[in-house]
Amino acid sequence: MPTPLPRDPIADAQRNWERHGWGDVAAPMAAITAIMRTQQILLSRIEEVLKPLGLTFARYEMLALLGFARTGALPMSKASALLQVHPTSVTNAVDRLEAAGFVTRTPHPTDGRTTLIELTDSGRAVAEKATAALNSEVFGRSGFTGSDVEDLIRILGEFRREAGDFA
Amino acid sequence: MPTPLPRDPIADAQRNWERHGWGDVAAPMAAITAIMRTQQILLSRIEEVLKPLGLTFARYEMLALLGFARTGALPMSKASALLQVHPTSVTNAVDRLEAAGFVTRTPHPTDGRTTLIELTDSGRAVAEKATAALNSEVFGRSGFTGSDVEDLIRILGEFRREAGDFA
DNA sequence: TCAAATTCCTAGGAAGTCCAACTATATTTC
DNA sequence: GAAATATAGTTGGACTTCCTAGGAATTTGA
Repeated sequence: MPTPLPRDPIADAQRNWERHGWGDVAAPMAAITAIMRTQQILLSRIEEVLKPLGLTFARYEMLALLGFARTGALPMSKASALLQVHPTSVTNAVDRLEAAGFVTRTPHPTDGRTTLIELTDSGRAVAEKATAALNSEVFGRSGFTGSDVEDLIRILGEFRREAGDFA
Repeated sequence: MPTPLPRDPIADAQRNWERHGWGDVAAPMAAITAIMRTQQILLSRIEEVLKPLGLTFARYEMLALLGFARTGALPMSKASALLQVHPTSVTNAVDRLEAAGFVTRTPHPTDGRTTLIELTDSGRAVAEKATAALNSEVFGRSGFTGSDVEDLIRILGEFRREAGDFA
């Protein structure tokens, strides 16, 4: 954990933007930069909690998604769509989860193009452990107040809808 | 741009969390996941704008920081602290900017440990072009309303302070 | 004054992102 | 029914992140 800076670097950047005549967009710039930095902090906390379980956030999300699937299995293309990552990111995550014994790949019974990812017993167990750890260490002490969380859900939900994430 | 999903996957995940008895942390989980996804969308937009200039966001931030420095130069350790990235990330970015002719590395006049990064004329020119493009294509059409931006700055500023980013 | 501790930066590596291109399979169109 | 088009997933690669470890230089403390 590095030493706190004496001043907020993003507030400083916002002032620099204003000073250079870009006042109109200084506040959105600061908001966007703050989102970048907040994501970085949260990801770091999440990875720290998952590391002892041999997981990363990308791998954990895959396991969690499979855990909620009724059959414990999904086509890789479906996982890509729901996790909103590129198919090659799914290939990467599944390669490592398969190597760790947490998932298996099986061919689709009727569609030769499609590979199903299926949770194994040890995958299900580690996903449950990871969820418990994240619930208590990260989500349960998020650093946001109740009304902050509501605001974030509202603001970022509308943003994601406008960005075409969902109908 | 993939096809919009029929429903918000993060709202679905929140309902799954509630259904599994983790209702207390479902909303913070959704807010955090929304931050992750929003960052991904914004980063993708930024990279798309910067790509024609031969820049990435990491490289651009370095150039912008140098642009605001009074002398157009900074020690690498200072850049690491202000950009809030690991020193090895600064090494990586500076390697590429140096190869592109946008910065130069010079030894510190009095401290043998320290390397100064200095903006070149072409680095300054590309940074100005990039800032103009980001201002009009990303920050000027951020996808957030004015009051959203204020809320984000407030909420994420407090979060970053509590996380120890600044005093 | 010198040893210990700290700072600065790099190298090698792991991880995950997406891009471009490819192969295999399925669907659509004529 | 065959060609064209679309879908699914992979491969190789570029990029950026941080981790660990190490070397060089500076600062600190006894």
